Amino acid sequence: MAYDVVQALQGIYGMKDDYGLDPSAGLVPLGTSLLPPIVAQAFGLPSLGSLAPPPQPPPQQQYQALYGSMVNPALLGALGAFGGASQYQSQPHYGGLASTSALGYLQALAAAGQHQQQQQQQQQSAVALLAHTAALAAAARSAPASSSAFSQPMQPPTAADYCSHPAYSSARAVACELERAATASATTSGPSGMKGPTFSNSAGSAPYQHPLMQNLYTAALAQQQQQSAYGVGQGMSPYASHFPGYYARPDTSAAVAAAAVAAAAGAYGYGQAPSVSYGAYHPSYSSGPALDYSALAAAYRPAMSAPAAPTASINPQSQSICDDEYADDGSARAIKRPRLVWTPQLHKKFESAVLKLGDEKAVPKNIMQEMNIDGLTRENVASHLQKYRMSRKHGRDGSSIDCRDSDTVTIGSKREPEPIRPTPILAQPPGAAKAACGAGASSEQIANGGSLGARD
DNA sequence: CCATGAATAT
DNA sequence: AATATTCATG
Repeated sequence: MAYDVVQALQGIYGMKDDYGLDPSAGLVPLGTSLLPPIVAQAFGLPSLGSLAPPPQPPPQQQYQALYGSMVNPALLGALGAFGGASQYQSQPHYGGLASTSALGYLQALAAAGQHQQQQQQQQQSAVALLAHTAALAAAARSAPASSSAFSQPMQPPTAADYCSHPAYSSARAVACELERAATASATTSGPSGMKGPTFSNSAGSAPYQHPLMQNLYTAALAQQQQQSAYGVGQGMSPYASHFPGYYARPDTSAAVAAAAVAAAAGAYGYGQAPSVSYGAYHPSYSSGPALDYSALAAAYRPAMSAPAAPTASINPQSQSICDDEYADDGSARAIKRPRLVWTPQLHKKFESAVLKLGDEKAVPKNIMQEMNIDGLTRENVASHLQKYRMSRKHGRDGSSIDCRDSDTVTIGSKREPEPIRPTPILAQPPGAAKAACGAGASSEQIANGGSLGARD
């Protein structure tokens, strides 16, 4: 059961109601430094930035553009508070966090922000301040040599920045810090009558993996970037379309943030390794750079001595972008495993393993061992086996399981049978550019003899 | 506690 | 639809 933040904070602030859909509501608590000057001006808020306001369209239009395309989708989308929210965004862990509570939380924060603007009352801005402070600290810590997205929020990054700017490698750190700060402050705001929020976490493992602040941050970052895009063109970041799947909102600037993170990851070499694979993981349901199978497999090995690069949680299923944080001992903490794609090659191996083992022994674990594919899990096999068996039951032989390459659309006679590729090609959405900044996946993977590294 | 497989979720 | 995750069961 989700903690009723609305009620609690209303109690504290005496907030009545109806900050609800005020477009400014979501903006305020995120820190005025993140406000586009236009918005700040429009609402009489202090504009802390130095970025010259873009040529001003008629006010109405401005709000329309800002709130229509930016604020609402970004914030509301990030909150997943409304019907249009992405189905992929919600995680089982979020289950108990009622959307009304999410919205209420925003409302409350908005209220706090407004109070803060009017009369610097510590208590009321505690959440925002704490979060901001923590964010700054985190940013400083993880990107000491350069400015972070937070420390210089008004600096419009260049295109190259999105790829190479260390700030984005710290994006998650910042977000995590935000997340932590928010939950922590929410938890410790007891004096004001707040009880510790019992945000539902079905796993019960990470009590303070509070998605809300993460989402807020994402929205904030998206705003910031959108705002930066003023000078670049349409007001849409050029990267928005590269990873349409991340938040399942291709048009949402929230995707930009994800793209930035993903780009940062790409810069570290993930997603472009040239090696052969029977199967492959792809980071998104709908799109994204191809992740090299073996690289991933390696990445999953906790003990690996690879650079502690942000193996960004470029996975939309990721419960929290903090998932890939590193524990004190340097070992990687739970990284969400990307979705496996059963390529024809992989399926072949699967099938031959099944046949070889025979009906009796063809159980997931055995099959997995027989296949001897690095990184392949029992769950992977079990799931595929389930489908395989179903497929058989319904008349067809298992080999008819349609494990085509994900960029192949084979319907009717429209197209010739796809040649079996030596390497799996991962989904490339129709409109998606190859990869942001050229660092992402390409289809240029090179066969190297056909065997995935034997595992172990 | 672990593996399995069906059911269910994403 | 494909794959992942959950859950009851052995």
